[in-house]
Amino acid sequence: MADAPKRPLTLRDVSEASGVSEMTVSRVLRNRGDVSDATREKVLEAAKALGYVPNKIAGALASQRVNLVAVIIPSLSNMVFPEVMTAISDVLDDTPLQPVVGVTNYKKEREEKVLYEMLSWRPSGVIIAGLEHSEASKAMLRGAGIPVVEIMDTDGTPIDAAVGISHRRAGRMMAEAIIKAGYRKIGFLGTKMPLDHRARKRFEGFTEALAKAGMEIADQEFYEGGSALGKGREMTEAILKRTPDLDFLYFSNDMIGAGGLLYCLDNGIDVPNQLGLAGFNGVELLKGLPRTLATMDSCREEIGRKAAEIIASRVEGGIEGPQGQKIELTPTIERGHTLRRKPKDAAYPE
Amino acid sequence: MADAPKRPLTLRDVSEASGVSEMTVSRVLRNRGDVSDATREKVLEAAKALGYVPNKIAGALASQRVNLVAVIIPSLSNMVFPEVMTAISDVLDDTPLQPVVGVTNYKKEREEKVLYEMLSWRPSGVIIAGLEHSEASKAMLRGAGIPVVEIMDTDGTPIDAAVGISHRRAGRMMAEAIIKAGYRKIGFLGTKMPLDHRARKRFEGFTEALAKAGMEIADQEFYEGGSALGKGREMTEAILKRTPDLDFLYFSNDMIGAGGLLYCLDNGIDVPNQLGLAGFNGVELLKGLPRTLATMDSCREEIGRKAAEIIASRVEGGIEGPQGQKIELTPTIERGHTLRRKPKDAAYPE
DNA sequence: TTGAAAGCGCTAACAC
DNA sequence: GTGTTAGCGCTTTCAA
Repeated sequence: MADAPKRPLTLRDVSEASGVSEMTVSRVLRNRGDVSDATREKVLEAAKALGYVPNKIAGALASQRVNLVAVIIPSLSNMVFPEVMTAISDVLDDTPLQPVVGVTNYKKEREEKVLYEMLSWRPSGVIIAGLEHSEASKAMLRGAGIPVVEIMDTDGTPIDAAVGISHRRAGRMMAEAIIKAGYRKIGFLGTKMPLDHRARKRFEGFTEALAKAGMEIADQEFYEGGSALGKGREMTEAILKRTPDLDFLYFSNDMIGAGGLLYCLDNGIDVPNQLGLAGFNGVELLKGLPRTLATMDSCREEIGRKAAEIIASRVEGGIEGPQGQKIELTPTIERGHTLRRKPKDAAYPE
Repeated sequence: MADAPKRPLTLRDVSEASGVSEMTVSRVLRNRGDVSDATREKVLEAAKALGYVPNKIAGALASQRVNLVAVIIPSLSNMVFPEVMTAISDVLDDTPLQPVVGVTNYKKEREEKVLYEMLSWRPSGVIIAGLEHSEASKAMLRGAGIPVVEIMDTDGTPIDAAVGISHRRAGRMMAEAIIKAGYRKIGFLGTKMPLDHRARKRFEGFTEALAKAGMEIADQEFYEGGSALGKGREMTEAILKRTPDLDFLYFSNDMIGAGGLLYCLDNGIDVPNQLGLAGFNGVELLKGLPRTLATMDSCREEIGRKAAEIIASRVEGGIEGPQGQKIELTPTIERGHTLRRKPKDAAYPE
């Protein structure tokens, strides 16, 4: 085993070690063009013996091709995004493309910076969460001349393609299900973060559907930071202390919803008869709770998969693929144990 | 706003638009060397108007510097790793360095491939989880001529630097605490994954400490895949059905431990008197549970921070920094509600 | 099947 | 303070 070299190895080193021209070495290493088995053998051997690792920087510059896909998401701490990432990786694994993640922390300026950094590596495509971006970001995306897929949300106008769900519609659907189940005094608990546009849209859709039924939100509670499960508990306690006769709580995500559920169970609140509960996202965690929280699947796996497929096909088929598609997926309500027709209204069971 | 150009913009375009030489444009854009305010102004204006994004590929090739740090971790679904990532990002944010993540799915071959891919971008440093790698991977790391920090684990010999905890010791510490609290019939529940070396080492340390006290594990249960919380429930049920007189369950991670705790609460098992419980990692989720599970902080935040600092200082101070340091952090036991002196043995309260 | 020449877009180093 | 020249390590293209 050789010592750490001062200077990284180059094609030329392999060329000299194998007695084959740089060009042919390059061909062997990329499996391009016809090379005789004999020379191929020689080259591979030399490369391995030396421990040569090709320099993609140089390769990318020369070939004007970078097999990277920039994936820009708000956070890694919210399990939703790692899940989307996983789906993207799975699809790209069958292509020469490789995902590279950038995290914005839900901040527009940060998104702008991350985007600039990533684009300066000239990736083959961009997958970016959300439809809301600064003007500068939009300009960069448009000017990059590569396929761009905005994911998670479809309420708005995409720069290029989009795959997601309508969060406004999701909020509406949940409101309708809650009303139909007979609940009448509904509280909303959510994040304070004004930059989480999708949470905001769900809230808007939710209140809109209530309004259509002549109702409005009876009380609400917002939080920021901290353990979501713990916050869910605290908020639930607070809102119930303040407005004890609420008969339903709609949480803007499953983690705080799970906290609320645990609080209710601890305190002998009869769920779902005295109080119904629902969250959002369909996170796997819910499956282990004493009772399953009603929720709505946000189609994360499919979103990731579809987005990656769009990028892959557009990279294959030239930048001009079927452009500007907007794919809206349909989330489904999972009623779990916590969103059931209230007995008094139950002329017939569901 | 200009349309998407066929050809990405280059320095030359900015140079022509501003009437300043390419070299000077480059200097302005990198804040290097003295440039008069007047020309700087002109250049910046032209660059912005055109929407120019520098080509880092070319820049990196020319300058032989790539400000990327490869971070190689087993998974994104286990919240532990996103947490480490966050700490790394925070530190690197104050430097010109940028983290790039690669995920191995706990597979050595995959690690080898990911490593090869990342090294071919010639990053300035590598942060990689664990001390166990294939020979080929080790050779690549040694040959790369850049600082390498192996994280999470210190039981073994690092290639270069290492920051982590001793999982063997962590297992031992937990066993000692459990024994000292008076528990005698201990079950172990963990992952089947033979490639999770750190879980394995904790197990080894645990049994070793039991042996020293003349005890051994009374029963054990392993799982793979699925919702950790749900699996924790199932496994707990299974092991207690099989061996009802266990008085303690040691879980190899907090998620299955939380599942076990919820199972016990649901089934009226008196925790911690009839049955004690402990997990590992100190995940934030535990704070929202009805009772807090005993656990052990795995120092993830500090590990990420220290690792990033080592890379940053070594990149600054030339490749030869203080080499080969091995930093072992000390995890602390959090007893929560589920690891308490058993009443019958409690001559004195703790 | 192989090789030689000419860049890819930028920056180091040196002139002016 | 600004410009010129010569590559960085590879791949494209074309010739042999």
